[in-house]
Amino acid sequence: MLLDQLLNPDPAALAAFLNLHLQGRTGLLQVACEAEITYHGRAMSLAQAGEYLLLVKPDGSVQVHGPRGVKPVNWQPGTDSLHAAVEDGVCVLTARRSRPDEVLRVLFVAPGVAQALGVRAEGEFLLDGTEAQLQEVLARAPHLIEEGLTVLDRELLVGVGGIDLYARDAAGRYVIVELKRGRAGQEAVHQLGRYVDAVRTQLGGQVAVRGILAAPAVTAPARTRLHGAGLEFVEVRHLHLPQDEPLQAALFA
Amino acid sequence: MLLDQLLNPDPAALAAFLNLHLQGRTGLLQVACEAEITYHGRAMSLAQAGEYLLLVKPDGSVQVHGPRGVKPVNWQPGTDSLHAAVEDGVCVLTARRSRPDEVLRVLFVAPGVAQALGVRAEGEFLLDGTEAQLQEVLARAPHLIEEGLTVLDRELLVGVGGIDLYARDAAGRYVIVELKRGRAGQEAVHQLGRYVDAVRTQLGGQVAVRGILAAPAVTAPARTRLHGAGLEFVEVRHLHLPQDEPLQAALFA
DNA sequence: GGTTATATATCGCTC
DNA sequence: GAGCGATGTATAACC
Repeated sequence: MLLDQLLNPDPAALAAFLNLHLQGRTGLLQVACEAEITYHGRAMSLAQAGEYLLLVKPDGSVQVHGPRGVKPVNWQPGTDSLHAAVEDGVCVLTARRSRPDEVLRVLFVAPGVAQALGVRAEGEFLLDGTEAQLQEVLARAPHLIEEGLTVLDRELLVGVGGIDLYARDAAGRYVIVELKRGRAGQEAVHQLGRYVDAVRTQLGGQVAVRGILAAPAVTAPARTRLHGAGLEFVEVRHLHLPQDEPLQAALFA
Repeated sequence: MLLDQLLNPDPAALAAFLNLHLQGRTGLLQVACEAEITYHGRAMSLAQAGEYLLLVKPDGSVQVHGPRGVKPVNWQPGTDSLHAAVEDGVCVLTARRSRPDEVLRVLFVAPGVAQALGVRAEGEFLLDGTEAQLQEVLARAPHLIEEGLTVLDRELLVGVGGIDLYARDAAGRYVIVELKRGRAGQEAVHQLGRYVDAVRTQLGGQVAVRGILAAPAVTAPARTRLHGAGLEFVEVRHLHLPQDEPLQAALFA
């Protein structure tokens, strides 16, 4: 798992080590040491000298972690060019990207530890409880939203943006359903309102159009706003979320 | 920098190593090996056996990285309880969290390498080009948006959220300004429309209220929607983004 | 604690 | 390539 390791290297040795393993793309490349990081692109940042962990993945993504939080201090999702060099006696890693145009530079100001780790084989990843799954369940069982509901379409494109579920109720009125996998806020209410407006405009004033926000919960301000706009809320739950249920059974159900 | 290292440990040794350094909170703790990860909480997931890098920070945050992308395969922002144990002959790290209630479990299915890294001292972090900075600049120099504009308030709360800039134009009309640090899409248009509606409702029908979306750029569909709703777009640029300008001068300007 | 808004969001999908 | 929306978003700010 530990393919190669370099302890307290001088700048030239570190640059050589980095370039060697950046070429190979054999696995994860990391350096833990005192560093200074600059970023130029969508914004501009400077992380002053401190202790950081640099992580470079085989896909060319770069991230620099400090001692706190899930989010890296600096990062680069995918790099077009990635190389190390000694500049003014300091080893510098430069990560460039074209779209958008941005540059991340890591200056290794003190020796630390550099390693190449054999992390390559990715396992299958299964996720349950997404909005897409909720949509599929409700499309097949629309009575969970309301009795007599008939689903006409899913992800219906209206102007710009897609309506999660487009349906008709027992009385023949059109129903726009906006789904949220978690507690819905005012943004969801507005999204629903926008779709309802769009459909009303397209259908003309003759046809009645209802708007339903379907989610496990809704914030109090959102509910107020929802009712004020003549829209409705329906509580829907994910089916497989109870923790006591065996994971495999739930994931493969 | 490399405080402690364990190569190809058996489950008991790995569990002991993890618990020792989880107590100490001395720096970053990491394990690179074949693992299987389960998550139960806001959703439910299973990362099947593969090669991963586990990273635990002194603040108790946990992340598991695969060979691709900036985003971890699994993570836990802050943990209330964190401990390792041998279960059925396998070392398992369990990371719990109360709000929201979720559990991350990492099963180390094959020996690898465990390390404690001395990453503790965080450097100062400076960021330029945020929306907050743009707001400050425009609040002081509203003529960059429009001649004759007078800013009345910033981050004005109007029930449905906060208005970035609340102003009055040369003709005495109220102006709602929504800022975006990057290219604005339809979501920004909706946000602006929401605020304009709220202010019009509060002020009554007597007073004219304008809505301006101020951003470096706007997507074509968003611009169409904007004009359709009687709202306006004004191009504003960040001042310090040119890359040729020295970083320090820009950051400390 | 609850809610809202930002982010160098990242990521994946569709047009 | 551009735009749009979901994300176990994370994270900070404000009520």
